[in-house]
Amino acid sequence: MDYQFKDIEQKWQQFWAVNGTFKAEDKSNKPKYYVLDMFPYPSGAGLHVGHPLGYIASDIFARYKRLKGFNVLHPMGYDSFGLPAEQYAIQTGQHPAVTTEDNIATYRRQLDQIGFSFDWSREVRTSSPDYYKWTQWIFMQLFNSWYNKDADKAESIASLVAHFEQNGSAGINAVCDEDILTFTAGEWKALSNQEQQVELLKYRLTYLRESTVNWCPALGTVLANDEVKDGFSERGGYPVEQKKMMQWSMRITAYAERLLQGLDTIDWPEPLKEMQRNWIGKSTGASVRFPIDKTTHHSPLTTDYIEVFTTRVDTIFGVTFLVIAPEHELVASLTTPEQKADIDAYIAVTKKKSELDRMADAKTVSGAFTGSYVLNPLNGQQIPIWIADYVLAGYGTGAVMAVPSGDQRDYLFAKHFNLPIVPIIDIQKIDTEADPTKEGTYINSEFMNGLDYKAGTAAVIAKLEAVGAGKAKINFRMRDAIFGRQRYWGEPVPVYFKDGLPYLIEEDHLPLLLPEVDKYLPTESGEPPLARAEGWKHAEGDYELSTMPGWAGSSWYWYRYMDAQNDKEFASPEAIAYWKDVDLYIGGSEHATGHLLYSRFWNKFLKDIGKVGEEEPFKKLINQGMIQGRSNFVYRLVDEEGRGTNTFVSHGLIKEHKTSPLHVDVNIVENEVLNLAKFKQWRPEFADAEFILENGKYICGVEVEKMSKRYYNVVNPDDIAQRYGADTLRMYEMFLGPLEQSKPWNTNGIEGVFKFLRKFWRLFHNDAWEFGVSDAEPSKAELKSLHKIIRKVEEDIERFSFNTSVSSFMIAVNELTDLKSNNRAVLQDMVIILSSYAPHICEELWTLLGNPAGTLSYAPFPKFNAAYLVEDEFAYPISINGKMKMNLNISLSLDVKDIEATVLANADVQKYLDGKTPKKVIVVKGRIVNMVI
RNA sequence: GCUCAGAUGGUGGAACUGGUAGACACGCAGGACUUAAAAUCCUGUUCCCGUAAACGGAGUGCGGGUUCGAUUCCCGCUCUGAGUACCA
Repeated sequence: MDYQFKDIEQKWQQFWAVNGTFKAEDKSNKPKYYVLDMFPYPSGAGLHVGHPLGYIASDIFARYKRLKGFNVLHPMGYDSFGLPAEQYAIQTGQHPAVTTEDNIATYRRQLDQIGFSFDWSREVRTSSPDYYKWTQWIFMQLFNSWYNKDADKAESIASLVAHFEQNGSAGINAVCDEDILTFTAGEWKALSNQEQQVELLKYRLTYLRESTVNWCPALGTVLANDEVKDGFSERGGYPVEQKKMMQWSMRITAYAERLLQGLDTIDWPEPLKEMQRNWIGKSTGASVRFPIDKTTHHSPLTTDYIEVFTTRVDTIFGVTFLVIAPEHELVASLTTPEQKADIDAYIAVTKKKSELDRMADAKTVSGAFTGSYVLNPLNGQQIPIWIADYVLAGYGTGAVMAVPSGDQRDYLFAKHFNLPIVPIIDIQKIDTEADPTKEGTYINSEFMNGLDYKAGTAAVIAKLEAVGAGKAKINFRMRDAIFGRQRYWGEPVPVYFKDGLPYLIEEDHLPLLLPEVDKYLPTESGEPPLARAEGWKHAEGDYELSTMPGWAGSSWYWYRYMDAQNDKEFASPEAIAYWKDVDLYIGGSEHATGHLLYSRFWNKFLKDIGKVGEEEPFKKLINQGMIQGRSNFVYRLVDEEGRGTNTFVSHGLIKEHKTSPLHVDVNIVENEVLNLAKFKQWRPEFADAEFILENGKYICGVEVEKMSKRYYNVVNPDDIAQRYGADTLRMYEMFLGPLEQSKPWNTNGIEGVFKFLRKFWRLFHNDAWEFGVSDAEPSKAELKSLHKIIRKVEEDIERFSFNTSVSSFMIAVNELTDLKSNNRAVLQDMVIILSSYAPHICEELWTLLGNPAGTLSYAPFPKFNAAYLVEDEFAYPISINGKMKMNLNISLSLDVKDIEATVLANADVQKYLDGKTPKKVIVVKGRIVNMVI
């Protein structure tokens, strides 16, 4: 029979499902291997053609590892809490759970038809109560923990309380809020429970903090940053303002250093690690306190000094002014009456500037003088205080010491406002710009004069510490993560409030179920949707009204797959001890600073409290490239008055006509040739369309854009699976190019892959499409083809070069076709090797070959034997001055000298040499011969 | 601006530690089969010179360099894509 992919694929997909072929065992003598995909958010649009790219790659890898004798865990699930379902609920009243359920069904159908080897018995959904029960449980563990810097790990809050009871706050080195109290054991015990709880909250790893949010009064809701465009809501275009709210936060900054160090231990793409490093943003320096000059400043102040952070504390004697952010809390009290007008005007201008303006304005210098001064803590020199918008309130202390001789921004500022520029290093060249050199020795720097960078820095820090004006400090750019959303469709926070303080609910009350509400909107008073739920109350007080953010459920899901049905624990210690960590994780790089950072954070925390064994969750990670859309265009002829006509001009002829381009559905275009009949049917107004053709065809224009419905360039994997089958889709997506490279989706070459599979099928069949193979001894040539592909596929899969193995398969099948091979032994091995790429056709052929009923998924991968590839001759390329001239067959047993003699003795070579004797002959055995003349 | 990735035929791409540039596939052109079309098969296909073959020349974004030999290594530049936003 001809290759009937539809029947074959349906048959085997059913077989795998019915027989639980890919169910992973939790105990096995085989080595374990965990292949994970980033699970999808089940959106209403369904799976698009970019999703399967990574899934196919990981599936090939998982299937390959099974053949190689590994016990493979390859699960799939859904990140099913999220905004789109909630948005849809607001519009239609449809419960998000219902929408989500529908979408999941679509995703499942789409995934199934591609023939993935997922172990569906372990499916997880983050929105399912038996899953989010454990997300809530982890939240509770975080609430009950603090970070001990001395032990460099999270510890139980009970241990902190015990310490307070014994020793008071002395000897505690914690990552915590800034405003902690200092107390003795006696004082601690004297505090009321309420006061103790207030204090403990400053230490907990999840805690309440006042944070700024984008508040949209018209919509009555909080918006994410990307929902706000230029100060207006993307939806509706209502004004958005900054509002302070008490929000749950996660003390991820406690793990900053470990998150940074851990990057060196994992096999991830370097650009991705770099993104995380930049996000964490460690800088080593010092904090310095500049006392405010009271002789020039007389209005009352809340503080005596301004604290700055600097990475170049060694330049402290070059400080000629201080700059604080316009939003800095001291601005108002530092401003003298004479300067008030200037300062107010500057602040007003800054406020008006959008972030875009501030970016575009990066080169213009602006600022204003407050009229006040600080003193250099080391020599008492008077230093003016300025404000400028290049200093950010949100980073460091919102204040910088300006050293115009060493920092270009400070230099420009000083030039602009005529402030002094003091060189502090002997070799500094500061005539036209700042010189940030660390070479040379210090000048104009009192006790540091003559010292070099290293000694100078140490001396300054020692001096600052001695006078109590500063200390060495490490600063991180990363902020604590906000962990609350004023939304409905998320995990409820397992907390109730009593006397304004948060308390955890009892563990045996988990899961705290998401309640029903009448509407998915905030209340009239602006409270989150959960405030609408009736009886949403704990016996002791009101429940928290916000829900957890989208990243909560995805920050630990890989553990749930290890033991997905467990109702006693998030996963059993045995399952975790066996599966340990993810060996291979495939997904997009857009999760670099979100999901991948939070997951590492939670993993480290779970390790600290002894629940998991590994410091890092994802040993190896591969980024699949983004699939872009590839739009096609038709060109509508425009008449004299500029109106569109019903005539369309082929792309090659548009220079000769006046036309306007129009997106056309890529699904009615093949190899840039428009299907005219389908175009006329596409939309009613084109039913009578006329065409100006070139060579009898209508050629469309092409452009790469985002894949989106409005560009008509969305390609649905279903259509391709219908037309060519899943095996072709799988192989074609791999054939498209390197996995990690971003590329536009393009079906132009898919026929070639389909033809290849038919050709493979035909190897097993005669001209009448009857199955038949020979039991003869394989020939040398057949074995050579076979073992070449065995080696190639092993090498390619191990380095994730799937596109090149598809090519190699084509070469092997072409060779075997030329050899007219139908040898059972050879073809049987071919079936196994190809099966991870094209599983359906291979299962079918495996059965036809007469193997015992069942699957080939666990057959042993053929062993490579180098002996079949040994050659005794090699066609040496003979080049002269590096230019290849000819090939010459020479025995590989000859050594270098004999090869040289053979080459020089050859008549054709002599012809090229034209009577000359080469000055030099380079012979690389088995590679090349090069002669220099 | 900074960081990272990339640039190879008409197209997607291959060439793994410096060693025959363009594998494999698409497209295109010509041919076979067919009444015809589809399907299938065969041949050709980097560019230039040359009627054709032999032969010759150029050629991996641009300009240099190292080397017997560079798509690969080094220096400088151009362009494209992604991320980031004055980080003190």
